[in-house]
Amino acid sequence: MDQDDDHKHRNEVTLREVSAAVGLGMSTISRVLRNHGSFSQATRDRVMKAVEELGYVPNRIAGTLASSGSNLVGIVIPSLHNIVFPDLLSGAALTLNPIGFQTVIAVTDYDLEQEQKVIQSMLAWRPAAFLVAGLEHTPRTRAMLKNSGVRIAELLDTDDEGIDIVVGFSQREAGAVSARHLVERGYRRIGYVGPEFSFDPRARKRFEGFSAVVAEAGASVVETELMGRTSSTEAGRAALERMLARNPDLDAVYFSNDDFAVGGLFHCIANNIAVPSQLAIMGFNGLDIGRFAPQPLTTLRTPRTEIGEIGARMVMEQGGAKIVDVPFELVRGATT
Amino acid sequence: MDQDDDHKHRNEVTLREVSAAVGLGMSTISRVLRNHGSFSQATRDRVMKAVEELGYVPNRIAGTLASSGSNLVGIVIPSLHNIVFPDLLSGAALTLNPIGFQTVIAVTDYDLEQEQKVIQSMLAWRPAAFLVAGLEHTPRTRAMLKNSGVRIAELLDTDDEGIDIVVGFSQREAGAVSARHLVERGYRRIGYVGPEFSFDPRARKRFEGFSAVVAEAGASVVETELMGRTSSTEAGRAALERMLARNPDLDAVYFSNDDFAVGGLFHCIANNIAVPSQLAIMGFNGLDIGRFAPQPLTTLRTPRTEIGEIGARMVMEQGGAKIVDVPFELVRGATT
DNA sequence: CACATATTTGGCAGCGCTGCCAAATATTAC
DNA sequence: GTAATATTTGGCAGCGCTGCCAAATATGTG
Repeated sequence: MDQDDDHKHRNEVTLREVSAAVGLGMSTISRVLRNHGSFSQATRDRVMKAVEELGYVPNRIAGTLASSGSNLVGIVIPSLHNIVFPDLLSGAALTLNPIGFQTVIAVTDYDLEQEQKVIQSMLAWRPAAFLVAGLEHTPRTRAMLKNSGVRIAELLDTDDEGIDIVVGFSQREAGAVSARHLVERGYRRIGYVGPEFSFDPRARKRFEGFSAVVAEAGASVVETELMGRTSSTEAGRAALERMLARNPDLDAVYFSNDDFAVGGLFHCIANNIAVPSQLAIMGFNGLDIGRFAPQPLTTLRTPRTEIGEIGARMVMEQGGAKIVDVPFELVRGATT
Repeated sequence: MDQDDDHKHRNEVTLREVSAAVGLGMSTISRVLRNHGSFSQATRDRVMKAVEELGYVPNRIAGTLASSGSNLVGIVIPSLHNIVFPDLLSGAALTLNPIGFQTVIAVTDYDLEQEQKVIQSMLAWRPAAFLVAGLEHTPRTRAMLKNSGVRIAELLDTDDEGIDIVVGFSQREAGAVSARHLVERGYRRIGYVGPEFSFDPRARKRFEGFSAVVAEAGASVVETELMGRTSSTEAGRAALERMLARNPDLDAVYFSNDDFAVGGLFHCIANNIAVPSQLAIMGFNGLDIGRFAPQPLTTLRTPRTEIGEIGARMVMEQGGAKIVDVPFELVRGATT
């Protein structure tokens, strides 16, 4: 099987060679392989046999160029270290793979310039569609995306204007709901722990919604700790410790996500701070780790996988621009 | 800019149109864009200006077909819900992106048939290289990979034969080291909690190494709990509870990963089981969550990101097949 | 059996780009 | 000034496949 290749490059088996082996035209082979158009059963069998024997692997690069229309879907997320994004990916892949699409994933590291770069290079592969986390982009990114003509869904956040499809929930409202919960349960001196606003706009929006409600209720966000980008247990634990050192009077702390919150909870457990009687803790996202902590964490369960699924489904459909709100849910644990 | 398109498909701007706009040949434009070959500064400026104005986005599908050699690297992992794999991805992306490669990611859900399917369809895009988690594949997968001629690195596990490059550590040895630690500290009635062996061969190998050492030492693995594929806190917590109900005499439990182990630790905290005096707990992976738990978890820190980095680097290099051992490290916490 | 109709097959152009080489132009030497 | 060299540019074939349409073959009808 190797003796006849004075080919250009590799020993790549091409359609032409399958065609020669079977003694049928290339178009026929192509039709059989794509199960498209008509051919006899006998032909199909002969072709399949030859394909098997030669180890032919269709070249989709050539196929896509000839037919225009790839089976690639670009997915752009800021990080893989926050469970939110793998969940998003899973949902999208779950929807896309069965219908024959492949996901090309790029990570921006919460950097809009980087996002622009990766989107540009993904665009060069003419993906069938785009899924992007968040609504914040550089003007140039927005323009490229709009001009590309591919369907695009922006995920997770419905608080601002989108380019085409938007699937998510209101981050402001999520913050507000959290605040209402704490205020209703009587907490008044509230701390906040989250990532630097500059690179996580969704956390910022949640905080805005949160602090607005807290202020309305006559309570106040007494302390804030803003940290680097890792949503880690360590950061949450350390932040709470610092915060309590500065202000031991706090009666509740709202963490921007469950990883931070669990870190906070760990600090309390390790230091015999009674939760919630001495200090209440609230998280965000509804992770497993919080649900099965010694005391289940009060948090907001966010529909991450579902958002990925819906985004993927919508991006494959016809129809005009749309906004889909996928509701989150308050999960009352034992920490508030 | 839209009036002149009686093109075939879309209003895609092509090289030809840039060429027409600038009044230079297509090859010249192409050279400028790829910064390859020679051209004057004046030409470059004119070309760049036109590219900008027309919003030209090179079509890499055509480019790759013409030149053979894509900038796509296929990465195949079993899951995104075990932090191990996002870490692997990050490491690989970190190495690959700066040198102009894009990662195409597929998830197999721990299913070798599925793996075969995704690898086949990735191969259709003629990736420059492949990174695959694990050494276990169907014979057909192995054959496809071998015949494809692309460089492939198998990651995480060095206990068996690889196809080309292998980067990781010995899972058996990791299990053995863990066992030695427990045995040396005097634990004798040991439980094991992990995923079903059928779909996580690495966990199986660790268990083999573990139980061999335990047996040698005259101690024994008294109880085992094997669970579904999610490496969740919940599963670990529930498994420990069941195990202790059956056998309250255990003095240590080895968990196949830190998520399970943290679940176990939570069970102990919630039920006032003193760790490690009453029950020792050991995990695997060295996650943040274990390190900053109320009691830091004893575990093995695995070099996941590094494995991704090295795998990516090696796959881009020349040279024959290789095996690279990236060492893990025992982290003594306060739970043993 | 001739004819109309359905099914199966082959040929060819072209998707948008790059590699190769020759042509045109600029630069330098004498 | 001309010849020799260096630099910049253009033309053309072709990467491997698909879409279109015409040709060949099979099937059905009276």
